[in-house]
Amino acid sequence: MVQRKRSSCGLHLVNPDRDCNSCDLPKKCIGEGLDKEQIDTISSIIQQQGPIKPGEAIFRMEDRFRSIYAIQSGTVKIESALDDGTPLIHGFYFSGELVGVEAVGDSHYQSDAIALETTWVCEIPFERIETLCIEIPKLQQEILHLLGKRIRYTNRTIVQGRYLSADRRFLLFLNDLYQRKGEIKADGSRRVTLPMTKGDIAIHLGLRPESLSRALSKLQEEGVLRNRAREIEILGDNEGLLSCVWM
Amino acid sequence: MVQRKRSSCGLHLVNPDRDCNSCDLPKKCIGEGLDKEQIDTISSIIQQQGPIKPGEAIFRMEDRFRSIYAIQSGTVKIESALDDGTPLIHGFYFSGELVGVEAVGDSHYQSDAIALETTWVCEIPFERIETLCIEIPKLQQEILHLLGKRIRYTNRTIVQGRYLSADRRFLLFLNDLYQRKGEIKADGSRRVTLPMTKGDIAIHLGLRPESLSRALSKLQEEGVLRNRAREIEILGDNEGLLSCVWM
DNA sequence: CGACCTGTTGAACTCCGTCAAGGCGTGTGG
DNA sequence: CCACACGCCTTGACGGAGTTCAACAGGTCG
Repeated sequence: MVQRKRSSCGLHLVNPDRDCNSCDLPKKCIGEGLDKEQIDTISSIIQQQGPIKPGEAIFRMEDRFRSIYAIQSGTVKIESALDDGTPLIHGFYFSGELVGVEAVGDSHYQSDAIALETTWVCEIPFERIETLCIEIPKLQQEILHLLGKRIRYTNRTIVQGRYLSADRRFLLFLNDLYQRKGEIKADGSRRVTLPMTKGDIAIHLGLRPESLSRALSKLQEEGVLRNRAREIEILGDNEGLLSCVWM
Repeated sequence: MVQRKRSSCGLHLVNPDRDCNSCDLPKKCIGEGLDKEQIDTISSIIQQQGPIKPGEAIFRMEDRFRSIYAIQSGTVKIESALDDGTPLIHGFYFSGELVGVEAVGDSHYQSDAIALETTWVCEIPFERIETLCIEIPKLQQEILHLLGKRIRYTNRTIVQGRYLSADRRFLLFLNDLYQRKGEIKADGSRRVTLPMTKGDIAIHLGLRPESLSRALSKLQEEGVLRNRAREIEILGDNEGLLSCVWM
């Protein structure tokens, strides 16, 4: 039996349990709580895209901003670079989450969205969403709240992470990851599968790969987690992760 | 002669040169490019508040989110804390800028907004702005773009700053500060007056006060700037600041 | 005047970055 | 099938940037 925990991180747009076959919207997209007619209107402007293969881009820095994208399946990393070329990973996004919202109000995306696995997305032209918001106040509210949530998410992860040591920074990241896509296995063990490389995680956390590797070894030694190739098993009690972060 | 440079950082809501005595809006508030009637409508829902003395709060973490605030004069720092109590400064905001937008879509503010100088603000009830957005599409667009800009601003300052050394991190901060409130004096010298303590700047940059102090001494020695009590003078050529940041 | 806050400086220590080497899994080509 | 290369990860040794702890200088305010 596999049980999925769901986000308290505010990145999910819709209830993943919602039965989307009963409407014309691709599963896991915007428009939570709207009536049939409104959902039909939204459906008419969005468009499914895929498959996007690992390493391929959904959008790039140079592209003009036109749409935001709801991920239907797969994993996406948002990546840019400093002026001197050092890479910068802003975040990882999964099925049911949105990418591209950072570009709202700008002429171009200012980062690349790269698929880490074979990925399907749902393109949502933003100008038409803005127009629709006039007719559907609830949609306007959803979009506004969405942007607010993204600001708070950055504050809770990257901004707060700055003040933490390497191992705690990773635990903060792991906790978020577990909330969003962690699984409880049949034997009761709590695990997170990593679709990204540990090198990418290191960059995202503002660390060197070597430093992250050492932090992981240390945490494993302390019995906090089990470090596998593409999977982290979380040991200790239920709320143990965050209590480790904050001592 | 004092000349003011203006923001390319996207935090300003309106053109500061706009003649606001000709309308009912307190100077420097939202509603750029709207007609007289629309501005009157907005005016009717906003309310001026002040004076807020140094150390007093505009809002606090515990407060329910109801309004965003446009700063009319003064300086505000946005502050919170990690779970273990270590302070965290998210940013500093000046006359003509907005605070509280991070809370859009949440029930409470999740940070304190503290005045650093005697400050006047303009309260903008957000629920009523949301309603007005239905009638005034241009206003909706302004608010959406505003939130997007805030996300990008955090990306450019805090997120990118993480990857820089202490002195470059400060230069990035100083450059932003100079764009937003720097002055060119009569003798041609370019200066930034600091309304916040250097201790607060250090916290904001994720550094210890001692580390920032050392970085400032180093930069002064190198002839990049002159470090005064409450003022930084920028030496070197016009575009020198950022070129120092990126080598 | 003395208490207090802010900022600066020095010395020892710590954590992370850097450089270098090696292990492991995967894919490819002989 | 094995050899080899390659990417990813880990480990070790070293050095450096920033933290910590402590002392002190300058300014402000009671």
